[in-house]
Amino acid sequence: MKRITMRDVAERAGVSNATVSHVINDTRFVEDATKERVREAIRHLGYRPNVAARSLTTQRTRIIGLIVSDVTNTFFGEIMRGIEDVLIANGYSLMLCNTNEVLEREEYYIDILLRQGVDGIIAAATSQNWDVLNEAAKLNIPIVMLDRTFADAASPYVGVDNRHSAYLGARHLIERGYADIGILAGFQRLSTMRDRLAGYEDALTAADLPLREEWRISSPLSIEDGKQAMQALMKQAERPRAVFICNNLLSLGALMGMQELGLACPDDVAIVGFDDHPWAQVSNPPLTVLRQPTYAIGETAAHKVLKALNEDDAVIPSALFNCQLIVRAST
Amino acid sequence: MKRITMRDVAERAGVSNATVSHVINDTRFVEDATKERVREAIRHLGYRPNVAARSLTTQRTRIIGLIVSDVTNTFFGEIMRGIEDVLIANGYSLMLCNTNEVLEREEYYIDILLRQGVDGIIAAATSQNWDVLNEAAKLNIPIVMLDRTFADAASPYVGVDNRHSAYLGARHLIERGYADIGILAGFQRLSTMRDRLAGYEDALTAADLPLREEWRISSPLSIEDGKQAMQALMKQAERPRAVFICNNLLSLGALMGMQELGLACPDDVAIVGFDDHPWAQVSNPPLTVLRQPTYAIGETAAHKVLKALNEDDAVIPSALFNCQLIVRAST
DNA sequence: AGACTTCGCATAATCGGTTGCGTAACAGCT
DNA sequence: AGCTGTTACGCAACCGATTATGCGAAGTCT
Repeated sequence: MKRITMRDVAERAGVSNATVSHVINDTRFVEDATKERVREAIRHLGYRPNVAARSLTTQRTRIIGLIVSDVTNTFFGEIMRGIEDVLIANGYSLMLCNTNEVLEREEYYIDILLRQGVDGIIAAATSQNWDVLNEAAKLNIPIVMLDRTFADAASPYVGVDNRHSAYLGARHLIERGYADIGILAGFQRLSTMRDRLAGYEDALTAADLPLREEWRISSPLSIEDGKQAMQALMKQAERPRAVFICNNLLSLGALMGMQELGLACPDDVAIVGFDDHPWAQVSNPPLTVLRQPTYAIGETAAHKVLKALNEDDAVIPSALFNCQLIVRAST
Repeated sequence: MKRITMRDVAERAGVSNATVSHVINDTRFVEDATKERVREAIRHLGYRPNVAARSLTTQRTRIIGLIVSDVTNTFFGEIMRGIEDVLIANGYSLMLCNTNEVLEREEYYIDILLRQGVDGIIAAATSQNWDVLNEAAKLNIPIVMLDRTFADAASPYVGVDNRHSAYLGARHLIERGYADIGILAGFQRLSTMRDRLAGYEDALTAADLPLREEWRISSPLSIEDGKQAMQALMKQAERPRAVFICNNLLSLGALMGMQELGLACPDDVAIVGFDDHPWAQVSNPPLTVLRQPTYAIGETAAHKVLKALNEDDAVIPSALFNCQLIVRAST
């Protein structure tokens, strides 16, 4: 089955290649009658422009690369939905790259995206410095940092104000009367996690509570790690009466860990988690959490790449959202 | 900043364009010394092949389109991970399309994917017949039906044996001693849901239990719908003592609905859900579920498109997986 | 009426690769 | 030396679109 090209359309409409192109893209005046003949030919032949050919000359692909660290996390799912809705409304497509928080995979994907010739990149990066993303930046490809960033990042960040949000979460525990507060601090490689730890420390310090190092546990971001970390906390001779947990997977793991040890929440230990999750409402107990406006974060990130694309040398500012504290039974 | 092309590499290596191409693709013999010169030039210039140009001549893009109905569902997240791992290992990329179960969006995306020139499509389709996907099939683009299919589907299906799995789930309730068993049957537009309903009916019939129509509630697949449906069931004068729930979002909603009504599970009503979820272990109560081998489903789906791509006119059979019944406290 | 505009469209170069065809250079053989 | 075969690679057409340039016909003006 021969593929239908622009030339076929042109022939049937009795015009030149150029005219067909101009009708499709509305890039110069074409008489109504001619236009209609072209449109008829397109419909009749079922012509579909070849994106590869187009982007070869225009040097633009209308594809945005999205790098996330965990596709299975609903958190990123909701963000993706926001991104996608905006992109689709603007005629862009999404190339999905899931790194599982593995640096080599991120490097690999950056390379792929650049070969693909993506117009922009939205990245929840695993890398902690500019090295990897710089490859893209050197080619003038706009980048938006999603959910995390790092010190020398030359791109706007879109996400929540982690430090302040964590502060609110920890303060909530303090207001509830807890004084012995530990923290599952997650991956300290990530800016996100460092900021949350800082916010927690801010709150304790402001309340004149001591920061006990043995009550601060770092770990990768997985359910199993959350479980281990929580149990490590709980098995200490002197254990905290409340724990601030920096990520939804860790929260889930922590809950499992407590149940396994036969500890009740909040009677034995109270919990505040970061990131809301639909299931957090029906867990035992329902979790008090800091909810991020995920969909809006996604939308905003998408808008920012598009803006960078449409207004060259526009300076794109970062966008800091606030978390909402949702109080449930765990505190 | 001028983009670096193959010609730049050729020049620096003192060879022709063709030779560079052949070195890169290993498509004909090139002397070791020459090869090395070309490689050095590539490295030194930081050359990256332009995918658009390549696919223009080869007529292949090494991109697979993935259509899912809900990116926020961990179920699809895990499948994506499986798909992606296989594709990446074979040098393919993923173009993600999320339809939110909206038919127009699916049509739109199919069109986009065809313009993009994807080599294959993996689809958890919203459409119930061949109309939409046929556009792709006419162009000889291999398609794999993910999670669901329909009667006239001309493509292999990859997913679980829904009818048998549902049968196992319902039988489990019967074995636990429940006789009054209702069902949240989900979207009956989807083959998946129809099959699960059939399996449930098989089990009741085999046990000589009556099928009570008022205990079968269909709805879209969302948390809110699950809640509404469950409450509708519970508010009936004569209500079931156990409910088989055909999807994880519905299960979650059902749980919420019960809690709102002050009903205890399993004391008032027992529940078996379809699809496992990490949080289902810590919900109140932990849920008995049928777990699908999501990652394997994803891997298999990817393997099947690739196989169809590499061996033209190979007949690709469907793959039916089994669910695992995970018994927890809800039954 | 002749010159000058304006209108509406065609021609052809170009993007950056792939690949069928062709050939220079050299070795081996008689 | 002359012929043939092989080795290693170059030439140039082509993929399917975009777009700068140019041109004939119709319209306008003096």
